[in-house]
Amino acid sequence: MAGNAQSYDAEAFPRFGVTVDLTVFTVKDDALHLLLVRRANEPYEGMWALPGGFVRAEADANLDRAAQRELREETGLGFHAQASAAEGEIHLEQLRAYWRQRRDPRPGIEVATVAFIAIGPDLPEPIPGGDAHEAAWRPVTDVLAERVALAFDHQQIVRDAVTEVRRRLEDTLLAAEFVPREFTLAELRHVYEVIWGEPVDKRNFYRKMKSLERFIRPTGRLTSGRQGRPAELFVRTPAELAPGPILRSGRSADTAPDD
Amino acid sequence: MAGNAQSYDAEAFPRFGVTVDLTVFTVKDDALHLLLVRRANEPYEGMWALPGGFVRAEADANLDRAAQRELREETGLGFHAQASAAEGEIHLEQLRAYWRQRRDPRPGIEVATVAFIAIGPDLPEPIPGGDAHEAAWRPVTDVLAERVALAFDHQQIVRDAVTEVRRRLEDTLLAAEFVPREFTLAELRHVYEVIWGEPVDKRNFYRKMKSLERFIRPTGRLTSGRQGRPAELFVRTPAELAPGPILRSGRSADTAPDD
DNA sequence: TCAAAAGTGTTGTGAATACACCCATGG
DNA sequence: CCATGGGTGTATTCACAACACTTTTGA
Repeated sequence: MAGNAQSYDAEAFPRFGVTVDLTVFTVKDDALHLLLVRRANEPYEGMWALPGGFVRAEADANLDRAAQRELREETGLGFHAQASAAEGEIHLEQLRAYWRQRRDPRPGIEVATVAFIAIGPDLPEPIPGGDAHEAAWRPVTDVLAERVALAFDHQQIVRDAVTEVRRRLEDTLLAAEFVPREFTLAELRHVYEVIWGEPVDKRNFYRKMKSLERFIRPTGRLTSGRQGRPAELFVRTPAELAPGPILRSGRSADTAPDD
Repeated sequence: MAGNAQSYDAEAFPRFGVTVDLTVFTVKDDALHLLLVRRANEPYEGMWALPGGFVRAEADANLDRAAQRELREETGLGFHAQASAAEGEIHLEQLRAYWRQRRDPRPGIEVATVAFIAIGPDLPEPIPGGDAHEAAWRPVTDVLAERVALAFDHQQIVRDAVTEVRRRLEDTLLAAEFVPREFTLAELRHVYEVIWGEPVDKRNFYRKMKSLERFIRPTGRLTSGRQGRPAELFVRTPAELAPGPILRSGRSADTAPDD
């Protein structure tokens, strides 16, 4: 069984197209929203899909860069220089790769995709471009409930991405990516409430976060001009995404809300 | 900026080679071991590497199947029918994809790889085949300490895989993949001790696992012929890999042992 | 009958909850 | 001076760690 593997000529291995697809999340209007584009070209022309496109072997240094470029081209949402992550607007991390035979219906080519999760604080309206006729924020509940049909296997990718975001909210400070660089604990708490779909006690949350000095740091500044007593402003620390339980130590999977 | 994206001809996108690479783990001789093969062909001929190879668009139905096939070809380690997972020997899950420019030095082609984590209970000696001259189990500590040089970016892949295995040990019953279908709680505990590199209290572990009825189920049978009092035998339940904290709720990342 | 390993009881400690209460600001 | 949201105090509950102890086998 092992021997005849040699009959496969290493110089004649199949060639794939490789794409990147992005699940871009933001919290807007008290709900988790996902960025979708309407496809300008075949296949699935006119259908909603995740923003993304082919990796360019010559122009893209790696997969992350390809994802950044596609997001900028199709939606106008940008990344700042990678070094100044403090001022950078959009968090990006890889989810996983997807391929099965004929996943892309175009004849003569197999296309594998690498899916990414991108997160930003109350992002602006997208500007369609490239392969996108139209770009819009949609509540993730609409997508999960299949109220909007997606091209390719993008429905599955979105399900996986939402699961991953909810999980990482529990054991990292990923929530801080949904909030501006300087934020109040009330704003951070709101992210948890929206994504988990249930209230979080204001007072316990406050103490818990104050105790996580490894993850967030007070700036000393206060909010002003808002209703009520001014709130302390915090910034995330560089180590913010290192693991370590954040909230809900005993939360079990089958109680996860559908909201 | 978005407009000139159209100048990129969608029919002429670059073609990639796509490979799968496997990090195969087992617990052997009181240490976590990783399966390596010695490369029979260029590039990196004669060097140690992860087992893996090109995805065959016609023969492989999806990425998981390609990974299973490569493992069988290069090491003789097999998977049983997917349906009878109960009797199946090797657990397989995707880690993530890797690509950067010239990641594979072969001229004229860019190669992206999809890395997998595979786990089995005290696996047998591998039988080299295909692109592998030689196949052997190595302690992961040797690889992490760079006492063995690996081809391509496989060193990085191994680091990522070990981190992921340690993490999933904390919030899933992934440990059960390292022991036979029927196992004692002492055997399961041994997996934690080996991978985390520190002792786990026998009595607290016993109670904790007994309380996780969602994950493991007693068979009613007992061990015999061993030293000491016979132990109850357990089997994992189908839901075994659903999240939910298992042990060490308050374990922080920077205390992870290096072994 | 002794060593070895399985399994039980009990207690202290710290973290997560629940909720009463006080503080500082805008209107 | 009142509504609104920020922030503090404190009791209860619960999970986990620590460790003394009993049970059941093989040699």
